[in-house]
Amino acid sequence: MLVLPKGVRHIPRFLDIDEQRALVAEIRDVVRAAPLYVPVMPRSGKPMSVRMTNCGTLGWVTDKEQGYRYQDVHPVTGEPWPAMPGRLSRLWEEVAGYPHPPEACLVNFYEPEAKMGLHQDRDEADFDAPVVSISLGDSCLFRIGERTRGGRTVSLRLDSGDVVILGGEGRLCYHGVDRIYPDTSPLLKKPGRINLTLRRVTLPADSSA
DNA sequence: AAGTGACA
DNA sequence: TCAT
Repeated sequence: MLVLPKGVRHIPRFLDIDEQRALVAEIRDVVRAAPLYVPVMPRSGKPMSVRMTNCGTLGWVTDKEQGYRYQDVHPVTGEPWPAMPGRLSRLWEEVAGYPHPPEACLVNFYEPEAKMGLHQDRDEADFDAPVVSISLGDSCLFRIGERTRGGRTVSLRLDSGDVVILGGEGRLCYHGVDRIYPDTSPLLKKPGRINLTLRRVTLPADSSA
């Protein structure tokens, strides 16, 4: 029996095939305006194996000099990020349980060989808002742990249309992608997987609850 | 530091 | 798993 950490919710096939296709079309528009680029690790400058872009008012970026951060422009083009598609804002409203809109949607494209090491999403000012993750295309082996490194981890397969929510006690759980299962979905024209993560970055102006 | 390699 |  697979037990997820508290605060971590996996909703298999939350999006039906038509919704997935519509989302992919919107992401293609995003990528046309804000091209995928290869992010590199702070200090070492080592490249990550995924390619990234963002939409929304802010985007998560990393480079050798300044490291992990959010900024309002694409690091290569210098242009503002494309707007958050309404479909993603609505999805957030449905599942986030948080009364303010997402500010960033990080778009990660995994080629079949790509991986993502275990990490926390901790570059946001607001940890009360969840992180909402959407899988599109090829399936992957996702691994999630506790809020400290070296704790127990559990692995689960994520398929196209699945949604994972890291909220509450699960908000800062370590997580990563160990492998992509090639040719497991016909959704994308190219082999691979798209992951979208919706985040609230800044504290809302009226967060004095 | 979301990568990687040394080490047990 | 740890150091980085």
